[in-house]
This record gives sequence, C-alpha cells and structure tokens, in this order.
Amino acid sequence: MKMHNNDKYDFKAIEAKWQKRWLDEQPYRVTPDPDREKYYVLEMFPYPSGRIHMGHVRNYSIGDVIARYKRMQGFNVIHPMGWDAFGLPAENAALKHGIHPARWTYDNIAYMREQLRAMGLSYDWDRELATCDPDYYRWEQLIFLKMMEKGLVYRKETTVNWCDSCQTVLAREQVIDGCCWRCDQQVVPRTMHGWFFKITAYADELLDGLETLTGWPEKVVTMQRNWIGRSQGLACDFRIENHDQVLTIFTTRPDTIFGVTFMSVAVEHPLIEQLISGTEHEDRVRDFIRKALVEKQRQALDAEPEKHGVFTGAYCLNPFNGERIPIFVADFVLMEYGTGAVMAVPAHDRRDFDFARKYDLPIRVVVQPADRETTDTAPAEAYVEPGLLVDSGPFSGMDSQAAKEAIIAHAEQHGFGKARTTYRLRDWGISRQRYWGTPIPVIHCQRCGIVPVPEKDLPVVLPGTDTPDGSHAPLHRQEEFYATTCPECGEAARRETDTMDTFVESSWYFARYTSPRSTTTPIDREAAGYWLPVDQYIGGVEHAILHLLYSRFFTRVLRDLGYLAIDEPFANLLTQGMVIKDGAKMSKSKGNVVDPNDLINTYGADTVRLFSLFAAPPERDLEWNAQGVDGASRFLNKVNRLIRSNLDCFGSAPLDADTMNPPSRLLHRRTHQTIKRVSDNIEKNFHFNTAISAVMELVNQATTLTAESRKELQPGVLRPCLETVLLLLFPMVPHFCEELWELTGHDQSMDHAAWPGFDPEAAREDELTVVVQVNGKVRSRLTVAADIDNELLRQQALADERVRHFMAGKQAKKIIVVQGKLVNIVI
RNA sequence: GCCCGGGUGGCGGAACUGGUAGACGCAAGAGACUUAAAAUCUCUCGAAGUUGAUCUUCGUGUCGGUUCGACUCCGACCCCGGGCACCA
Repeated sequence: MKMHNNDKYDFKAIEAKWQKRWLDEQPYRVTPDPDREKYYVLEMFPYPSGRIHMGHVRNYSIGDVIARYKRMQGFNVIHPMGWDAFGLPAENAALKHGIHPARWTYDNIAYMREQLRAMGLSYDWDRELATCDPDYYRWEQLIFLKMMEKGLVYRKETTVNWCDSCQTVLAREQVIDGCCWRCDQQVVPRTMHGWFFKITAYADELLDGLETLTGWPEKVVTMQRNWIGRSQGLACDFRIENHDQVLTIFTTRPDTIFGVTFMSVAVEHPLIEQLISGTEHEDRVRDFIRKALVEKQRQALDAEPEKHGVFTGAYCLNPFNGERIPIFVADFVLMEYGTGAVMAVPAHDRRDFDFARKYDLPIRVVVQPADRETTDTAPAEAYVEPGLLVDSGPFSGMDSQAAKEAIIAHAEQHGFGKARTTYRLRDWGISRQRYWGTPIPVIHCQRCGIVPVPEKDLPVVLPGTDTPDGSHAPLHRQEEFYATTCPECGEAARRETDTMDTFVESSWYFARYTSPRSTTTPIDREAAGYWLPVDQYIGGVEHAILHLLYSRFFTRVLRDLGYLAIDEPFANLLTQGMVIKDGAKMSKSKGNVVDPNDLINTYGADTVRLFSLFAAPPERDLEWNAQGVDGASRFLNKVNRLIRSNLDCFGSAPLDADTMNPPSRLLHRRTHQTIKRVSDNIEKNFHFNTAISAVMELVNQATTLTAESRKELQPGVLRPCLETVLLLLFPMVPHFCEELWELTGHDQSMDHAAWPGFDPEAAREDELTVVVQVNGKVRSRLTVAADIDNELLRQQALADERVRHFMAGKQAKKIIVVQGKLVNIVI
C-alpha cells in the first residue's frame, strides 16, 4: 500500500489543464432560454489599473462560487466580466511614461484578463466589454441624446474645484485638504459651464424604490436615503422693507415661525446686491462676502467651523405677525440647498442659537416641551424637539405637528407660502475637461446654439486612439477634433470638448452585458427582459452611494426610454469587506501589499480562492494571514490523499441504508448532515467560511474512518461521501475538483453535475446528547435515543448519579425539559 | 455631533428561534514515524484553583436588569472601524 508521502497535488499542471479546457470549450457561454430559470451574478467590474489586487481576488472568488453553485442547481447562469476602462490614471500614465492612454489601458486589460483566467473564474468571456471601446460608448452617446430629448440633460454655469497647474476640474473626492491630490497645489473655485443629468427628477422614485430593496444591506439603503435627503416643509415669502422684492426661505419647522428673530442668507444670494448697494453697509458686507468665499475652501475641513455674519441693513417682514426682521449675510448658509435663505429661530435651532449668541440677537421661545412649562427667556441651549406652541398667535397651544399643517395651510391661503419638498440630492454634474472619457455628443453653433450630434454621426470618436502615438491632449486643445460644421445650418461650429464622468459608463454596463455585441441598439429589449435584473451583485461598500445610486437612476431612465422593463437593477447586493493585513488596508505606502500573482504561483488559484473564502464571512473585513493560506493548501492536499488512497471504492454501487454497518451508517449520516449545512450556509447568507468548515469536518471524519475501520467501511458508502466532498467543494476550488472527478471515473465534467440532494432521513441521528442542568448549571450529559419523550428524559435526568449529587437530596421545584436538548432542574 | 457596523481564547472566526460558549482553521507545546529534516499522524491547548483519570469557580467590552437559563433580549456606558457632516 502506498504510504503517506510528501506528494502534493500538482496544482500548476492541473490548473493549466482545466483553464485551457475552459478557454477552448467555453462551457460558461450562455444564451437566453425561456424554458430555464435565469440567474444573473455580477461582480463590480474592475478599473484596468495594471494588475489585480487582493480585493479583486476576494470579490471574484465570491462571485464565482455563487455562479457555479447556481449552475449546479440548474439555473441558466449569466456571469459576465468587463472593464471600467475610462479614467484619469490612464492619462497620468500617459504623462508619466509617454504611453498613449488607449495603449496603456488595453495592455492592462490583456494582462489582467490573463490573471482572471488564471484564477479559474467561470465567466462568459463572449460578453466581455471595455467601456473605452467606441462600440460601447457610442451607445452611451445615444443614450445621452435621448436623455436630452427628454429634458433630462442640461447645461449650466456652476462653481467647480479647479487645479490651475493641472488645468483641470477635480472631483470633490480628488481634493485633499483643499489641495490637488496630484500636484498638491491649492484648489481654486472657478465658475464654468458644465453638463448635468437631472437625477433630481427621479429623487422621489429613487427614495421610494429603496423600500423594495429587501435584498440590500440595510446600511447601504440608509446611506442612500440620507444622501437623497428628502425633507418636507414650507417655502415662505418675507416681504423686504422698502423694496419691491420678497425673500423666500425654506423651513422644515414652520411651527417655529413666530420665533423668527432674524434672517440669514447665503453669501452668494442674488438679492444681497440690491439690498446693500448705495447703503452705508455696502462696503462692510462686500468685504465680508469676499473673505467668506475664500474661507469657504479651507473651512470645508473643519469639524464645526465658527459661524460668521454681517448685518445688511435691510429688514423684511414676518407675514404672520408683521414683525420687522433684520437680514444678515451668514457664511453657514448654503446657497445650493433650499432657497439659500433661512429664517433664524435661535430658540429652536442650534445653529441659529450659536449665531444669535455670538451677535447678541434676541432669542424667543415659541415651542415648549409637552411635559413641562418653561418661562425661561434665556435658555442655555436650543430646544429642537417638537412640543407645544406658545406666543404664536392663533397657533398657540397646538402641538408641533398640528401647527406645521395649520401654518402651511394659512400661508397657502394667504398666498405668501407653499408646502415644499426639498432634497439634499443635487443634479449630477457629468462634465470633465479630460481626454480619456466619452465625448459628449453635441455641437455648439453660433447661429443654432447647442445642436445634438445626429444619430447617424455617432460615435463621436475620441481622437488619437487609432495610432499608438496619437494625441491625447484634452479635447479643447485639439483643433482637428473640435473644428466642425453645424449639422443644422452647415456653418463652421465647435464640438463640445467635455467628456463624461466615468461613472456614466458603469451606470448601465450590467444592461449592456445582456446584448454586448448588438450593433443596432444599446440594449436589446428581449435579451434584457430575460436576463435582468441582476440577481446578485457583489462589490465593495465604497460604492454604496455614487455608483449604486447612479445605476438605479440610469435603470429608470432606460426604462423610460423604452429599453428596460425593470425599475431596480440589482435585486440582491452583497457588500464585501476589505482585505487587510496587519490591521490596515493594503496599500503601497504601508508596504503591506500581497500580490495575487505570487500567491497563485506558490499555492495555486484553488488554494488562494479557498483561503479568501474561509478566513472570514464575505461582508466582514478579511485579515490576510500567510499561515492561513498554508492551512488551506494543507486541506486540499488532505482531500487529494483521501481520494487517491480510496480510488477502489469508486467502482461500487451505492448502498441501501438498511444494509449499512455501523461505521458506514455514521459516515452516511455525516455526509447528509454536511450537505444540509453547506447548502444552508450558502443559501442563507453566503457564509462560505462555515460551509468550508463543515466540509473539513466531513473530510476529517472520512479520514478517521478509512484509517480505523478500513475493513468494515463499505465502499458503497465511502464513494458517495467522497463524491459529495467534491461536489460541495467544486464551486470554491473548481480545478482541483474537476481533476479528482475525472480521476475517479466520471466522464462528464463537473459543469454538468448537480448540487447534491439532501436526504433528511439519512441525516437523522438515532442518539443524541442531552444536557442536564441543576439551577442552570451543566451538571451532566445523557446519551439518549433521539425520539425519547420528555417524561422519560426527565426521569432519566433525575436518576442520574451526578445530578442527584448536586441536588443534595432536595426536591425539584421546577423541571424544564427542552425536547432533545436539555433538562434544567430547579431546586 | 448624527447614522450604521463591530467588540467572544495567543490569532482568524463558530454558536439554530434565549438552551452544552469557543465548531473549523492558524499558531504554540508534547509525542509517533525518520539517520536527520520536511511531510504526515496522534494528543494538549480560555483563566484560576484543586486534584491520581476527575472536579470546582470564574469567563463572550463595562455596569445593571429580565429569565429556570443570556454571547443572544432590555437599559446605561466605554472602546474600535466606516459613512455623513452647518441640508435649515
């Protein structure tokens, strides 16, 4: 007999063999099949930065297990992969190494595609797409034009973060401590024109739709809800004294309107100019605004910046009681939210309170806690909770809720106010002054204005991509690009030179995957109708708002454009935790990066996959541990040995339960218990770590039994046990299992194998251990028949020697029996 | 400040619906095999006390509560991680 030796399974040869087969035979290619239930598994596609990192390994391992598991269950599984290929790093690489962004990107894609293949991931590579490909972005341009027709696209002037040395607009997240992330120059605000998507038109739907996302983590739903930030209140006009104008404010607390003691308007408020011009306050206010605008940049960093303000000299009138209210310019008021002007109620708002204290403005209490009366006219802090109204004219005595409604109604009746809903969500600014992105397909004509590029002229191709050393200057510096003629009047005109935010590409790629090669439409209705929505989406929680919100917006837009028939793109969302090492996120600067290539070369893809699934449940952070990888590798070698040393059993037919001897019955039972545990762990919450533990236990049991009871153990039981081990492990370690599956005489690949069925009868224990407690403390354990009735169990417990010792002759006051679990005797 | 997560052995993590805390793995220690090592196998492995296999007490961030029984439920607090941050 062959003794245990130090042979390890030859992962290099095995993985190469199966990967080649998957490449040649493409078993994961799928087409719609109305007779089969579909399942769409999707992992967030990567940015082709050069090479994959451990976060990808984890993400794609999880997705692959789900894809393979669902296939084994008979679903028609679509599992695509592609590249989020536009973006700034490509341009940086171009600057740094003199490589064209296109070349850099496609080289990276080629390399990373091989890395993904080397992981043995079961993608339908026929559906691969790269967003920088004109065949992709031409459809994005078409969608843009259709959105334009629908009035969902507009252009406006706005303030952006501008880096003067890089000559580009920076996204908010690219501004670090007020400076450019790349060159460290201070970022300056700059006003310029930009294109916007009207996501706010869908604000209500995006918010209400969150209710239907029962398969999403609550955390993500909450983040989106807060981000959209719907609040209901009153928009109210305050007539300005000695002016022909009104100051409109928005408040969510109309019930406090009798407590208004001043007004605060944003420094950018358009009315200020009229209020101050020609008055003695003019210079002071101007000076204040100038300083405040500069401060604003820096202040963004402070946790709670101090509030500043200045009196404009103007007054407005409270329409409810006719009081004169002084108007202040204040640096804490946001122009971009509400109306840019707020009524200040220092008694009931913390910010107004701070401001009033600082500038010694009156504080008037108009809401009192329901349970106590206060006559305090100088409270120590703002009372912000709802309560009962006082000193509020006809509304005094009402509770806050009733007062809100009554006050809004009153304002509407008298025509100086209206119920209004506002959102924190702003329209999505998609303009980027960069080269490596989708060109926005419009033309500016002196005579005709903004003219959309006619559909027949799409795509508007990014210049310079067809030659390796083509130009990659920003489009506004490429005259060959922007010089054109107007499609309407034929006169000389200028192309738009902004490109789209790269989040636009990732907002609809999951839909394009369903018909990635269509040359007639961005999304084939029929294919999308079959495959969508994505049943399981998997990715990092860092996209909780931006990408996931944009995708939900786009899905609705595409629905309204007639391409899709769904409201929500992702039925279930799994947000995986980060991969960390030594307690910190892997990063070059910390020097704690683990390169997947090294791991795969040393241990093989299966081991790396297994460890990344075993070390932690997917939603939690995963602490990388080199020794843990050894453990995973050890386990696979153990399975390999177990199967190779029991090859002879694979000729045997399975046994009937009643012909099994005791060790065989035990193994048979454990086999079915394991099927149940693994299925439940995957089904319930994708806890592969516990699923793997369960298989390890079965393997340990089989190893012990084959060693100890070698002669008695019946091959007709061992065989299905070992086959089950392979079937349960296949989604996680596919090359390894395929190899052993073939070795053990199966002529069809595991891609055709079904997930093992669970037989409750086979899993049933005849005996179990029942705990006996005395006063809640475990004092003894009884081994009893599984079907023992409670009365008998109780008697046995009372008769137990150890139990009697602890009862010390006392009478039981109460005996609790939990069926098949425990007996607790209270004395 | 507000909103989410999370705190369990030396480490990663288990524990069904309130019912044996620490599955599985890693590390560590001891032993077997070996000329030796590697590999493999076996045993030990929360703390303290006691002890001849044993047993007792304590133990899931802290304090309190509910319960026959609490990692699990309730209340207050501490710490760590993440998100938001003057949104009127």
